[in-house]
Amino acid sequence: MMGKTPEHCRVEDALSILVGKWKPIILLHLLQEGTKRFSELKRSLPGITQKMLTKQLRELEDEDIVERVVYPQVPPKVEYSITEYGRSLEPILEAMHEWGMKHTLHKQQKQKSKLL
Amino acid sequence: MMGKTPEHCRVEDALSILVGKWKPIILLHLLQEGTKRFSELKRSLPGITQKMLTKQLRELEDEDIVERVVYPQVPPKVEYSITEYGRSLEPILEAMHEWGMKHTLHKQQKQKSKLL
DNA sequence: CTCCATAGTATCCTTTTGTATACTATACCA
DNA sequence: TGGTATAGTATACAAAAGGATACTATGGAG
Repeated sequence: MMGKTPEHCRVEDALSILVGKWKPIILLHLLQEGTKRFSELKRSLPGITQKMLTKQLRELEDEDIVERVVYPQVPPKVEYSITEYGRSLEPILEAMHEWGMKHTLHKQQKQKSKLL
Repeated sequence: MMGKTPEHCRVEDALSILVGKWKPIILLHLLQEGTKRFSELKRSLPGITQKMLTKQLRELEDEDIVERVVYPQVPPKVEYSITEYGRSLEPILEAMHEWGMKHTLHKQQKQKSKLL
């Protein structure tokens, strides 16, 4: 039961790092495929704009969740990867994914029972 | 490692139910204190407007996370509580709260090391 | 000399989220 | 007769998030 009163709730801290149309999927890619270049990530995320990808990565970097390494060459090369600290989010992502799958089923069953 | 490819990611399902300036704290109150009236909830959430509280509760109701019971009397009485299904979110909230507390420490330490 | 690739910025616009404020119905109480 | 309490709705507005598009620098290939 959270063990604390709602006043001490720190749920928002985790939430604020995970929300956004692109953050979970960015994290998943980096978790599963390790280090990736900016352009590789962009190709993995159909529909994302450069601006959005840059913004999300900067925010994750500011929170020490991803690491950014710049290679001083032309054309530019920048690599992104999950930090050790960022990996600590993995159980949460896993739990949310599990729940999400059950929720999909739950909604389907609700739809079905409506039709009867 | 999630066991699935990013294309099958269902993290957003859980995320979309939890996000919003007020949802986590509303859920926490209902989880810890059981059934509550609309006005009790409102008093527990300083700063929330009626419109927002109504909206958040409607959305949670639509997802079967909270139950709404109307007593046909004047002045009106409406009670809200977590559903059995809604309780399945508790481990996620718990995990996020735990992580959030660690993150608070992490940020403090980062601040300190900057000052040296 | 021109074009390509990379990893961005800058600017403007639309959509979503959240806030502020006023309004409603009606039984009860003084 | 007027005020209070409850659980809302309606309207207007402000702020945040997200999207579309154009622009930048520069070494190397042709």
